[in-house]
Amino acid sequence: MTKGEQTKQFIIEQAAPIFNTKGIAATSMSDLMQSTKLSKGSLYVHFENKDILACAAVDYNMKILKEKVATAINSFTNPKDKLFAYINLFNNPLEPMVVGGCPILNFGSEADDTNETVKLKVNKVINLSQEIIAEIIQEGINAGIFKPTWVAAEFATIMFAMIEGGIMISRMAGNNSKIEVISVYLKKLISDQVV
Amino acid sequence: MTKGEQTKQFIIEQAAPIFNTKGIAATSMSDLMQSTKLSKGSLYVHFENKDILACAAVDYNMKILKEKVATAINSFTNPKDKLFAYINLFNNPLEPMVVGGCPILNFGSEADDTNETVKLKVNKVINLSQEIIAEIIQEGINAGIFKPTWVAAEFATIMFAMIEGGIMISRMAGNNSKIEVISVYLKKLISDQVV
Amino acid sequence: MTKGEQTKQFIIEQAAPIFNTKGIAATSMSDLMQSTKLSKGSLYVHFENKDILACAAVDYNMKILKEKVATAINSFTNPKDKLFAYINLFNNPLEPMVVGGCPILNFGSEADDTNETVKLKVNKVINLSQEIIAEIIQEGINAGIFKPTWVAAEFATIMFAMIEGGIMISRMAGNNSKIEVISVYLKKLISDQVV
Amino acid sequence: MTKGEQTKQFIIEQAAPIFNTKGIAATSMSDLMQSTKLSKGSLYVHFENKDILACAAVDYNMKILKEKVATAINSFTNPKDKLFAYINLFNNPLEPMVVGGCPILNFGSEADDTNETVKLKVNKVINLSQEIIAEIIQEGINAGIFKPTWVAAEFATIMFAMIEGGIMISRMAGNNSKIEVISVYLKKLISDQVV
DNA sequence: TATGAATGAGCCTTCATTCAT
DNA sequence: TATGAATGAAGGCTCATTCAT
Repeated sequence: MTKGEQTKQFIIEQAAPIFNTKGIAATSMSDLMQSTKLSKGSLYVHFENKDILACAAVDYNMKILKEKVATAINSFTNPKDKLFAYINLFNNPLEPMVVGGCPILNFGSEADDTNETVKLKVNKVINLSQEIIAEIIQEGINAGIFKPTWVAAEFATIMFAMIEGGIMISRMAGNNSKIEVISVYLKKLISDQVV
Repeated sequence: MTKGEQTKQFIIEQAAPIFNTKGIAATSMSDLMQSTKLSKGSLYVHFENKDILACAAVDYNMKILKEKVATAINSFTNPKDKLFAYINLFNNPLEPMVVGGCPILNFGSEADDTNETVKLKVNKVINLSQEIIAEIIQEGINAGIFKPTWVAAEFATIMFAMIEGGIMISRMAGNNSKIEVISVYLKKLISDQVV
Repeated sequence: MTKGEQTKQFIIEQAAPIFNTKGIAATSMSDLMQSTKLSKGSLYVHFENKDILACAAVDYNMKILKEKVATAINSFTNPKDKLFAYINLFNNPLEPMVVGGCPILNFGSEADDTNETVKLKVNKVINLSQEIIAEIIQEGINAGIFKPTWVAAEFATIMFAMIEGGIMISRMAGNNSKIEVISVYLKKLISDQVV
Repeated sequence: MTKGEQTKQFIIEQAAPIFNTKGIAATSMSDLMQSTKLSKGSLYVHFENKDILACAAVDYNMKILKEKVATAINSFTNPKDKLFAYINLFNNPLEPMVVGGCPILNFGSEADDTNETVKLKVNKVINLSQEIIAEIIQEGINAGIFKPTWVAAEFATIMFAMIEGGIMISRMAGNNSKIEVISVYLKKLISDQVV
């Protein structure tokens, strides 16, 4: 990795949590100067403009999210355990995996009416997330662990939506009581599908 | 209502959809000048600063949301119909009840780390929403329509989270397929609780 | 004239000589802040952007030029005297009528490849100038003062081009010797056409 | 020519038309990076700063101009033909000899109040141009081709000023009609001096 | 109550230039 | 010789806010 690539990566890593916390529009290049301790000009050496930097930061946040999910899931071999691990990852929205909270929720809400590029990125991760869940379920069905009648895609959507909604509710409330209710409920639904 | 109060109300009504669509930070006083066709000074006659105006707009958006929910629910007497009506309200996130999309989601995500006042307002509506759902369920149980074993508060949380998550997913996707899955699922859950 | 119109006019008057001296691109909004002693924001209250301000300044410089020409010409009744007066106006390019030098030359050269709007403005004044000269000649011919064989439009072009070229040469040289040669030559050509 | 000198020359040749078209102030080092495909540092290896590069570009543009003039003139032996050839060179300002238009006019106007070094360079070429014209006339007089009463220096000034003024007019108008009027007029003046 | 002129901090971005490699 | 990362001042412009009228 060249010096330039190192700096670029460094900027992304410093910028990612700020963008995820304050939002893209509310994050200024000056904020990033401060956090990177680089000059304004230097930021522009590595990124053509703020939007491109923001996109890189979005990607990075999503990458972290995906990695944490992958790591959590891959710690287990039993599909049920995998699903539980997934749920547990989102169990504490007040101290989230990704600094600033779930980037899907954060960037999704902001990009909704204003930033098509980011919206597409978010949508991709949403679909991927559901696919991951559905795949685990399908594996479980194939392995004879889950009931063959279980509709994987439908449950993936339900589980994913419920978690995202639950994160939002809990962050607003400032406590984890609601996400725990959801957590317990989802786990029960899953257990019910175990043969 | 004095002329001043009329103007104030007018400003709020014009500002509300803009704040809900663009976000608070991304909405400028100039945007509001344009939409109200009032002078900059006039805006400040009625609102001490942008934050106060934004709060009023948040309140107004929430008020509309609550009214639409109330109207929908009150169109029915049967608790099951009420719950179905509630779900149907959120069934088309691409053409939402409130211009700009669900204000709970929009303002919640933005306010999360930056605006405690708005966060509290959002949290109130979240709690209220769950209470409304729970109340309907409780009425149904009391009336012998729903099974007495149904845990009202738990389902209220699950239903509300699922809807909010579903809205987000569908808006990102640009189509309603996922919210429909959720809709159908919730209705089935409800039907299953009918005695 | 309202306060706003006064300020706007004031800005134009302060900006015009600066634009004409430094050029449009090389004149910064900060330069204008300094010369007007107004804030940056205030400049933008009255002009949407720098280009529009620059256009207003171009117009103002041209207006001054046209007024000085009109005043000089109208001081005389005899067509020959009018033409001589016109020539005399441009006789001292080192201390020009319009601060910064002939705006036709200045803005024309700069706008040439970069600013179509200004280019059109300059072209208009060029054409107007030639028309004015041609008209005076025609009047003289009609009055039997100039030879009827004199081709007004042709001489207007020649005279105007020679003066503009002469201004440029003299400003570069830092002295008026060359424009005087031109001046004398033009006056002789005119005198030769007197019946 | 060392590799360094080659690169330096290459930079000048690439920069010259850009400076002449956009102007010195409006040409950025980035523009030159793009056109030379060299790195920023490389430009500064060969030129201490932008001003020095700009001066070299001015010189180069002037050199081209002088060479084209010399070539055109040297194609003929008869002084009248030489003068006609000179005039013809400037006959199509919309597709000028030097990319960007007459560098005397371009750099002269810009340098006027801001760049003494360039101003001096321009003035030199102006004087040289007049000397060249005057010399041709003097040769013609000496050879008995032109009338001995013709004042060479005076005509040189007039001809040069008229051409420069004519170029400016025609470029602003976007057509060559005016420069043609001037062309015809000058050629007639010259023919009138032929014995 | 309503206006719009005025402000100055702050926005994103580009600039000419330097310097270690 | 050539590179490209780094700089910080300056560019045009928008912002929320104030205030005299």
